[in-house]
Amino acid sequence: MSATIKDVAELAQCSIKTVSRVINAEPHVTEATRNRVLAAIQTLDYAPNFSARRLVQRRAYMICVLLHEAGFYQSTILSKVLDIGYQQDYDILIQSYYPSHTKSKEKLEALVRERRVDGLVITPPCDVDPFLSDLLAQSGVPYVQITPLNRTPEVPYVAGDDYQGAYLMTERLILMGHWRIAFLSGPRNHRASIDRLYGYKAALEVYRVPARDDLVLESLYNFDGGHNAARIAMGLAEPPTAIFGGSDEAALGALFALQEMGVKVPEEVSVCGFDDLPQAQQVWPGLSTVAHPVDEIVERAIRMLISILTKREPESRQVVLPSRLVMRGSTAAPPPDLN
Amino acid sequence: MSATIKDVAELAQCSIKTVSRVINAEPHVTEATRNRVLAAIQTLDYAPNFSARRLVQRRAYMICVLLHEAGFYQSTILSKVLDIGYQQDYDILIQSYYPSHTKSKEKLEALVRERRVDGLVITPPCDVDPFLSDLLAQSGVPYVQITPLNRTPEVPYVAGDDYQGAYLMTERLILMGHWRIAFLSGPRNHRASIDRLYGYKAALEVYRVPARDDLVLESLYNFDGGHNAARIAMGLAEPPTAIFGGSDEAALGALFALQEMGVKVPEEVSVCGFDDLPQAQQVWPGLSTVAHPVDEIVERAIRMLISILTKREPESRQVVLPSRLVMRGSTAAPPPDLN
DNA sequence: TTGTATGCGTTATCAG
DNA sequence: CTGATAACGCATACAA
Repeated sequence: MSATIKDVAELAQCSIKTVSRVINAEPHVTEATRNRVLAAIQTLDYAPNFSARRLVQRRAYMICVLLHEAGFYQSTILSKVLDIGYQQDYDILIQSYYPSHTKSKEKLEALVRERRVDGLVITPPCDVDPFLSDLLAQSGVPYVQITPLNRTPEVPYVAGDDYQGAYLMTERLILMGHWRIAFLSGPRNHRASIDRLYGYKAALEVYRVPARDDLVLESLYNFDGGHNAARIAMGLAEPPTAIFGGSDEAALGALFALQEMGVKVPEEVSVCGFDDLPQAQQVWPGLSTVAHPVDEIVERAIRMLISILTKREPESRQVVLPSRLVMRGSTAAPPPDLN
Repeated sequence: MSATIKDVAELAQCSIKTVSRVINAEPHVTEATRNRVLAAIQTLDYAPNFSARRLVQRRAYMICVLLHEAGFYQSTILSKVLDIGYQQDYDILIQSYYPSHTKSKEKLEALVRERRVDGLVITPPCDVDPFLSDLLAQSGVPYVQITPLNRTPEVPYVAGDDYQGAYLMTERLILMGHWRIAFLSGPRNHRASIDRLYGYKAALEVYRVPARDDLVLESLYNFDGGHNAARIAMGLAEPPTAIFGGSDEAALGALFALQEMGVKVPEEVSVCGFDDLPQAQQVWPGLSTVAHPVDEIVERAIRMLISILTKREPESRQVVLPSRLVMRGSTAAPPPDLN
């Protein structure tokens, strides 16, 4: 077996407490003894046993990131989580959570009740699940939400500015000359999709562009949803000159549908999305979209959680970060003959 | 604080060992006492402390999946990992690992040396990293590789059949009438890319299609690599009628380049890839590709590792699973005037 | 500056 | 079938 703190103490001719001091960089150790201990650690190839520390400190040193499903948007979150995973003593456990799935609930409950995790980062739309809410409330585990459906002062969260992003993109389209802009709206249990819809509507109003109900198409925020919605939109008596997908996945579906129908993008119809998924730039002719600072959102959420766990009050418990436009080839002025 | 096994024992009027027996479903407990214990557990809302178990059993109950970077291929692995994450007592720690990154090494070393993980699943191209090899050898942690560069009897692995997949796709193109097939080859430190190249060459040979060196383009297995390679290929005196990307990412880059150049796919040039990434079907006109059974590969790798960890010998330590073709809209017969 | 003793919450041993 | 008691490896009051 491998060496323990006791072995080191023996070899270094001191008590385990002194070794502990050296390991944890505590003060009150002479340079001489410190060096003896360090040498002993070297020769014994000692490394502290993390499980023991976990037990005695009553801390799992693990935080759990809850993901609803492994979609594209989740992937971008994931990659950022992984990049942060280096830091600190904390390990990040990425757990997918499907409310309808019994095993999923059991696992999560075990994680929390058996104190395998110290806290959670919750991504949408997990937060609307009653089972999860109950579990969180009963157990009292700290958690931080990313883009929660309901923003209350009690719940710490980090979010992107969906309203502003949608407003900016709609405004941009209007300034390009579009005034028949379809919006592919997402599910209503998703705060982001609500805000995005409002941002769209607000821009129309400010610029006095007539809002048409038939141009707001509710669909799932995925490829098929966008695909279907685009076909419906193009079948209207007065079809849109621009399609704004509430998510990139939906926008990609719309783009596919248009190409399928032989409609030229962006010459005949412009398309844009929201999220700036990696594939937005890999698809011809490049998808214009709204980007959230996902890196920063995830990082701040994790930092906030760790601050809370270590009783350091975080600087802020409610953070909303601005989005920005990323214009690519899928948007242009509408065909002149339409004006 | 929450209840411990001691509290339960007290309430159930028995020893902690008996409680332990009930929890772990060990034999030698009367129905009566078992029920008393169960009741006590209920009323105290008791759940065993996982850290304590970890310590005493000298096991982290955690396995680490090492990912080189958060690319698309990695994402597909990830989503499968997450789906499996429900099972068992084991948690899955997904850790990204960049050989050049010091922090990355430190983290991994800590994970292994501090016994925070019981074993590793290694994905390419992590396996070619000398630091990692040394760490694995010195520490003796069990591990399973996915599609390793070097297959030796000592190292347990699970892989897809890259050779066969590339052979099948090339064969299919030939049977469609193509005989100028470009192949976008990947890095040589990646076993998969070598096998894929050989599969391509083998099919050419079997069907007596002249192999042209200028049609094998070495590039990175990513979007830009494919993008550049496709432009080079199309600039040849005798350009190909089909471009076979050694990876979907490269193929997507090639597809983009062709569309950019105004080349019609698949009417003028066919394109196909390898991996069957989710976006292969979301890109117009749908990317024909070779699919590995990633779900099964990942699942079997994890199962294999757990078998090894629990000293149950796995059924097999070397597994190669067959690939299959997924034909979509990006491939068709070559233009007739070329024959 | 250093050391001793106790506890963290389990599982495991071995005797009853 | 049951139970005292000893690990497991570290941290931490508290004493020296």
